[in-house]
Amino acid sequence: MDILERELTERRGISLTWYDALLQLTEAPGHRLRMSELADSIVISRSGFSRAARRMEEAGLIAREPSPEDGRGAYVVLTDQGRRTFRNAAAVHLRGVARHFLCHLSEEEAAVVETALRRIRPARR
Amino acid sequence: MDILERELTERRGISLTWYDALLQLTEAPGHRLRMSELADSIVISRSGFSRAARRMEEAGLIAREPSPEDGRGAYVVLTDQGRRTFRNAAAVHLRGVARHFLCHLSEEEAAVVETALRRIRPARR
DNA sequence: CACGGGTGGTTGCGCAGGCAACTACCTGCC
DNA sequence: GGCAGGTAGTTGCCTGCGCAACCACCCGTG
Repeated sequence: MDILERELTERRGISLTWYDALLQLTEAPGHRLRMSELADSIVISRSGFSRAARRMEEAGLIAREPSPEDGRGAYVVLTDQGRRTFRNAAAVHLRGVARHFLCHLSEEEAAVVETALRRIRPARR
Repeated sequence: MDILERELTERRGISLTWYDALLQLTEAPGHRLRMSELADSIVISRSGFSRAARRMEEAGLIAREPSPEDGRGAYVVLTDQGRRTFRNAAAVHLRGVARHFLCHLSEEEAAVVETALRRIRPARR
Protein backbone atom coordinates (compact mmCIF):
# COMPACT_ATOMS: atom_id res chain seq x y z
CA MET A 1 0.00 0.00 0.00
CA ASP A 2 2.82 2.33 0.90
CA ILE A 3 4.51 1.86 -2.45
CA LEU A 4 1.26 2.29 -4.36
CA GLU A 5 0.46 5.43 -2.40
CA ARG A 6 3.87 6.88 -3.13
CA GLU A 7 3.69 6.14 -6.85
CA LEU A 8 0.27 7.73 -7.11
CA THR A 9 1.14 10.91 -5.24
CA GLU A 10 4.46 11.36 -7.02
CA ARG A 11 3.17 10.70 -10.51
CA ARG A 12 -0.38 12.04 -10.34
CA GLY A 13 -0.49 14.19 -7.26
CA ILE A 14 -3.38 12.44 -5.53
CA SER A 15 -3.52 10.18 -2.49
CA LEU A 16 -5.04 6.71 -2.35
CA THR A 17 -7.91 8.20 -0.36
CA TRP A 18 -8.71 10.56 -3.19
CA TYR A 19 -8.29 7.75 -5.68
CA ASP A 20 -10.78 5.61 -3.79
CA ALA A 21 -13.25 8.47 -3.67
CA LEU A 22 -12.91 9.12 -7.40
CA LEU A 23 -13.32 5.41 -8.07
CA GLN A 24 -16.55 5.21 -6.10
CA LEU A 25 -17.92 8.27 -7.87
CA THR A 26 -16.92 6.93 -11.27
CA GLU A 27 -18.87 3.75 -10.61
CA ALA A 28 -21.85 5.46 -8.98
CA PRO A 29 -25.03 6.07 -11.00
CA GLY A 30 -24.91 9.66 -12.23
CA HIS A 31 -21.41 9.99 -10.82
CA ARG A 32 -22.97 11.27 -7.63
CA LEU A 33 -23.16 10.05 -4.05
CA ARG A 34 -24.18 11.37 -0.68
CA MET A 35 -21.31 12.47 1.52
CA SER A 36 -21.76 9.69 4.04
CA GLU A 37 -22.32 6.95 1.47
CA LEU A 38 -18.99 7.85 -0.03
CA ALA A 39 -17.25 8.18 3.33
CA ASP A 40 -18.52 4.76 4.40
CA SER A 41 -17.59 3.05 1.17
CA ILE A 42 -13.99 4.23 1.28
CA VAL A 43 -13.76 3.51 5.01
CA ILE A 44 -13.00 6.95 6.36
CA SER A 45 -14.75 8.85 9.14
CA ARG A 46 -17.36 11.39 8.17
CA SER A 47 -15.31 14.20 9.59
CA GLY A 48 -12.25 13.02 7.71
CA PHE A 49 -14.17 12.89 4.48
CA SER A 50 -15.75 16.26 5.11
CA ARG A 51 -12.30 17.83 4.98
CA ALA A 52 -11.11 15.64 2.12
CA ALA A 53 -14.16 16.67 0.11
CA ARG A 54 -13.36 20.34 0.63
CA ARG A 55 -9.82 19.82 -0.60
CA MET A 56 -10.98 17.78 -3.58
CA GLU A 57 -13.47 20.50 -4.41
CA GLU A 58 -10.73 23.12 -4.23
CA ALA A 59 -8.70 20.93 -6.56
CA GLY A 60 -11.62 20.91 -8.99
CA LEU A 61 -12.13 17.14 -8.93
CA ILE A 62 -15.59 17.12 -7.42
CA ALA A 63 -18.46 19.50 -6.76
CA ARG A 64 -20.67 19.52 -3.71
CA GLU A 65 -24.31 20.43 -4.02
CA PRO A 66 -26.99 20.54 -1.36
CA SER A 67 -29.59 17.81 -1.48
CA PRO A 68 -33.00 19.00 -2.66
CA GLU A 69 -34.87 16.27 -0.75
CA ASP A 70 -32.97 16.58 2.55
CA GLY A 71 -31.99 20.01 3.78
CA ARG A 72 -29.16 18.59 5.87
CA GLY A 73 -27.54 16.48 3.22
CA ALA A 74 -25.22 17.12 0.31
CA TYR A 75 -24.25 15.29 -2.83
CA VAL A 76 -20.76 14.89 -4.15
CA VAL A 77 -20.55 14.94 -7.94
CA LEU A 78 -17.62 14.07 -10.15
CA THR A 79 -16.47 16.91 -12.41
CA ASP A 80 -15.05 16.44 -15.89
CA GLN A 81 -11.63 17.18 -14.54
CA GLY A 82 -12.23 14.65 -11.80
CA ARG A 83 -13.07 12.04 -14.39
CA ARG A 84 -9.93 12.81 -16.40
CA THR A 85 -7.78 12.79 -13.28
CA PHE A 86 -9.21 9.45 -12.27
CA ARG A 87 -8.56 7.93 -15.67
CA ASN A 88 -4.94 8.99 -15.56
CA ALA A 89 -4.54 7.89 -11.96
CA ALA A 90 -6.15 4.53 -12.68
CA ALA A 91 -3.55 3.80 -15.34
CA VAL A 92 -0.79 4.42 -12.84
CA HIS A 93 -2.49 2.57 -10.00
CA LEU A 94 -3.51 -0.53 -11.93
CA ARG A 95 -0.02 -0.75 -13.40
CA GLY A 96 1.38 -0.48 -9.89
CA VAL A 97 -0.86 -3.24 -8.60
CA ALA A 98 0.15 -5.42 -11.51
CA ARG A 99 3.86 -4.76 -11.11
CA HIS A 100 4.09 -5.00 -7.34
CA PHE A 101 1.42 -7.55 -6.52
CA LEU A 102 -0.23 -9.48 -9.32
CA CYS A 103 3.03 -10.30 -11.10
CA HIS A 104 3.96 -12.52 -8.15
CA LEU A 105 0.78 -14.59 -8.47
CA SER A 106 -0.17 -17.28 -10.94
CA GLU A 107 -3.48 -17.04 -12.75
CA GLU A 108 -5.01 -19.59 -10.42
CA GLU A 109 -3.74 -17.89 -7.28
CA ALA A 110 -5.06 -14.55 -8.46
CA ALA A 111 -8.44 -16.11 -9.10
CA VAL A 112 -8.56 -17.66 -5.63
CA VAL A 113 -7.57 -14.38 -3.97
CA GLU A 114 -10.18 -12.49 -5.95
CA THR A 115 -13.07 -14.77 -5.03
CA ALA A 116 -11.94 -14.84 -1.41
CA LEU A 117 -11.79 -11.04 -1.19
CA ARG A 118 -15.16 -10.68 -2.86
CA ARG A 119 -16.57 -12.97 -0.21
CA ILE A 120 -14.92 -11.11 2.66
CA ARG A 121 -15.71 -7.56 1.64
CA PRO A 122 -19.47 -7.61 2.26
CA ALA A 123 -18.86 -9.17 5.70
CA ARG A 124 -17.10 -6.03 6.93
CA ARG A 125 -18.50 -4.81 10.16
CA MET B 1 -7.21 -3.53 9.36
CA ASP B 2 -9.40 -0.84 10.82
CA ILE B 3 -11.44 -3.34 12.78
CA LEU B 4 -8.38 -5.20 14.02
CA GLU B 5 -6.78 -1.93 15.10
CA ARG B 6 -9.87 -0.92 17.00
CA GLU B 7 -10.19 -4.25 18.79
CA LEU B 8 -6.57 -4.18 19.81
CA THR B 9 -6.59 -0.63 21.15
CA GLU B 10 -9.89 -1.06 22.96
CA ARG B 11 -9.09 -4.39 24.54
CA ARG B 12 -5.34 -4.16 25.09
CA GLY B 13 -4.50 -0.49 24.79
CA ILE B 14 -1.89 -0.83 22.06
CA SER B 15 -1.91 0.09 18.39
CA LEU B 16 -1.15 -2.24 15.52
CA THR B 17 2.15 -0.39 15.10
CA TRP B 18 3.14 -1.28 18.63
CA TYR B 19 1.92 -4.82 18.10
CA ASP B 20 4.09 -5.19 15.01
CA ALA B 21 7.10 -3.85 16.88
CA LEU B 22 6.53 -6.24 19.79
CA LEU B 23 6.11 -9.11 17.35
CA GLN B 24 9.41 -8.39 15.63
CA LEU B 25 11.19 -8.15 18.96
CA THR B 26 9.61 -11.36 20.19
CA GLU B 27 10.93 -13.20 17.17
CA ALA B 28 14.34 -11.52 17.13
CA PRO B 29 17.38 -13.34 18.56
CA GLY B 30 17.89 -12.08 22.10
CA HIS B 31 14.65 -10.08 21.80
CA ARG B 32 16.73 -7.18 20.56
CA LEU B 33 17.02 -5.22 17.34
CA ARG B 34 18.60 -2.06 16.11
CA MET B 35 16.26 0.90 15.84
CA SER B 36 16.37 1.03 12.06
CA GLU B 37 16.09 -2.72 11.55
CA LEU B 38 12.89 -2.63 13.53
CA ALA B 39 11.61 0.50 11.80
CA ASP B 40 12.23 -1.03 8.38
CA SER B 41 10.66 -4.36 9.25
CA ILE B 42 7.41 -2.80 10.42
CA VAL B 43 7.41 -0.33 7.50
CA ILE B 44 7.51 2.95 9.35
CA SER B 45 9.88 5.88 8.88
CA ARG B 46 12.86 6.15 11.20
CA SER B 47 11.55 9.38 12.62
CA GLY B 48 8.17 7.85 13.21
CA PHE B 49 9.68 4.90 14.98
CA SER B 50 11.97 7.11 17.01
CA ARG B 51 8.91 8.68 18.63
CA ALA B 52 7.03 5.40 18.89
CA ALA B 53 10.02 3.86 20.65
CA ARG B 54 10.05 6.68 23.19
CA ARG B 55 6.38 6.15 23.92
CA MET B 56 6.80 2.39 24.16
CA GLU B 57 9.70 2.90 26.54
CA GLU B 58 7.58 5.21 28.68
CA ALA B 59 4.93 2.48 28.70
CA GLY B 60 7.57 0.01 29.94
CA LEU B 61 7.28 -2.34 26.97
CA ILE B 62 10.80 -1.90 25.64
CA ALA B 63 14.15 -0.54 26.76
CA ARG B 64 16.61 1.34 24.60
CA GLU B 65 20.30 0.90 25.13
CA PRO B 66 23.20 2.45 23.23
CA SER B 67 25.16 0.13 20.98
CA PRO B 68 28.60 -0.77 22.28
CA GLU B 69 30.04 -1.37 18.81
CA ASP B 70 28.58 1.73 17.13
CA GLY B 71 28.46 5.00 19.04
CA ARG B 72 25.61 6.30 16.88
CA GLY B 73 23.33 3.31 17.17
CA ALA B 74 20.93 2.00 19.74
CA TYR B 75 19.29 -1.31 20.46
CA VAL B 76 15.69 -1.84 21.35
CA VAL B 77 15.13 -4.65 23.83
CA LEU B 78 11.89 -6.29 24.87
CA THR B 79 11.15 -6.02 28.59
CA ASP B 80 9.33 -8.69 30.58
CA GLN B 81 6.28 -6.51 30.63
CA GLY B 82 6.60 -6.07 26.87
CA ARG B 83 6.63 -9.83 26.47
CA ARG B 84 3.54 -10.25 28.63
CA THR B 85 1.73 -7.45 26.85
CA PHE B 86 2.54 -9.01 23.51
CA ARG B 87 1.26 -12.42 24.56
CA ASN B 88 -2.03 -10.95 25.67
CA ALA B 89 -2.29 -8.79 22.58
CA ALA B 90 -1.50 -11.71 20.31
CA ALA B 91 -4.42 -13.66 21.71
CA VAL B 92 -6.74 -10.80 20.85
CA HIS B 93 -5.20 -10.11 17.47
CA LEU B 94 -5.03 -13.69 16.24
CA ARG B 95 -8.60 -14.23 17.34
CA GLY B 96 -9.56 -11.10 15.44
CA VAL B 97 -7.82 -12.27 12.29
CA ALA B 98 -9.54 -15.61 12.58
CA ARG B 99 -12.97 -14.15 13.19
CA HIS B 100 -12.88 -11.36 10.64
CA PHE B 101 -10.74 -12.86 7.91
CA LEU B 102 -9.80 -16.50 8.06
CA CYS B 103 -13.30 -17.70 8.87
CA HIS B 104 -14.38 -16.61 5.39
CA LEU B 105 -11.74 -18.77 3.70
CA SER B 106 -11.63 -22.49 3.11
CA GLU B 107 -8.51 -24.42 4.15
CA GLU B 108 -7.31 -24.49 0.56
CA GLU B 109 -7.91 -20.80 -0.02
CA ALA B 110 -6.05 -19.92 3.15
CA ALA B 111 -3.13 -22.06 2.05
CA VAL B 112 -3.01 -20.38 -1.36
CA VAL B 113 -3.14 -16.92 0.20
CA GLU B 114 -0.40 -17.80 2.63
CA THR B 115 2.05 -19.10 0.04
CA ALA B 116 1.27 -16.12 -2.22
CA LEU B 117 1.91 -13.61 0.55
CA ARG B 118 5.13 -15.34 1.56
CA ARG B 119 6.29 -14.99 -2.01
CA ILE B 120 5.33 -11.33 -2.27
CA ARG B 121 6.74 -10.13 1.03
CA PRO B 122 10.46 -10.44 0.22
CA ALA B 123 9.87 -8.64 -3.10
CA ARG B 124 8.88 -5.41 -1.31
CA ARG B 125 10.75 -2.45 -2.62
C1' DC C 1 -48.64 22.31 15.65
C1' DA C 2 -44.99 21.80 19.01
C1' DC C 3 -41.40 19.08 20.59
C1' DG C 4 -38.08 15.41 21.56
C1' DG C 5 -35.07 12.17 19.62
C1' DG C 6 -32.37 10.89 15.61
C1' DT C 7 -29.40 11.95 11.50
C1' DG C 8 -26.03 14.50 8.03
C1' DG C 9 -22.36 17.34 7.87
C1' DT C 10 -18.82 20.52 9.88
C1' DT C 11 -15.47 22.16 13.34
C1' DG C 12 -12.10 22.07 17.68
C1' DC C 13 -8.76 19.36 19.33
C1' DG C 14 -5.32 15.93 19.66
C1' DC C 15 -2.19 12.39 17.83
C1' DA C 16 0.57 9.48 14.74
C1' DG C 17 3.67 9.67 11.30
C1' DG C 18 6.37 11.54 6.94
C1' DC C 19 10.00 14.81 5.20
C1' DA C 20 13.82 17.63 5.79
C1' DA C 21 17.32 19.39 8.61
C1' DC C 22 20.42 18.52 12.25
C1' DT C 23 23.91 16.16 15.35
C1' DA C 24 26.98 12.69 16.42
C1' DC C 25 29.51 9.24 14.85
C1' DC C 26 31.83 5.97 11.64
C1' DT C 27 34.82 4.76 7.64
C1' DG C 28 37.84 5.06 3.69
C1' DC C 29 41.19 7.78 1.32
C1' DC C 30 44.93 11.19 1.18
C1' DG D 1 46.28 11.87 11.53
C1' DG D 2 42.84 14.63 9.09
C1' DC D 3 39.16 15.23 6.25
C1' DA D 4 35.10 14.12 3.18
C1' DG D 5 31.19 11.57 2.63
C1' DG D 6 27.99 8.38 4.49
C1' DT D 7 24.90 6.57 8.26
C1' DA D 8 21.88 6.19 12.94
C1' DG D 9 18.89 8.48 15.43
C1' DT D 10 16.36 12.73 16.91
C1' DT D 11 13.68 16.99 16.31
C1' DG D 12 10.75 20.95 13.84
C1' DC D 13 7.18 21.34 11.02
C1' DC D 14 3.20 19.91 8.64
C1' DT D 15 -0.70 16.98 7.13
C1' DG D 16 -4.41 13.69 7.39
C1' DC D 17 -7.56 11.69 10.16
C1' DG D 18 -10.43 10.11 14.37
C1' DC D 19 -13.39 11.50 18.31
C1' DA D 20 -16.47 14.39 20.46
C1' DA D 21 -19.18 18.36 20.36
C1' DC D 22 -22.01 21.09 17.69
C1' DC D 23 -25.66 22.94 14.41
C1' DA D 24 -29.23 22.40 11.20
C1' DC D 25 -32.63 19.75 9.81
C1' DC D 26 -35.82 15.64 9.59
C1' DC D 27 -39.64 12.90 11.41
C1' DG D 28 -42.84 10.53 14.55
C1' DT D 29 -45.80 11.26 18.48
C1' DG D 30 -48.97 13.60 21.51
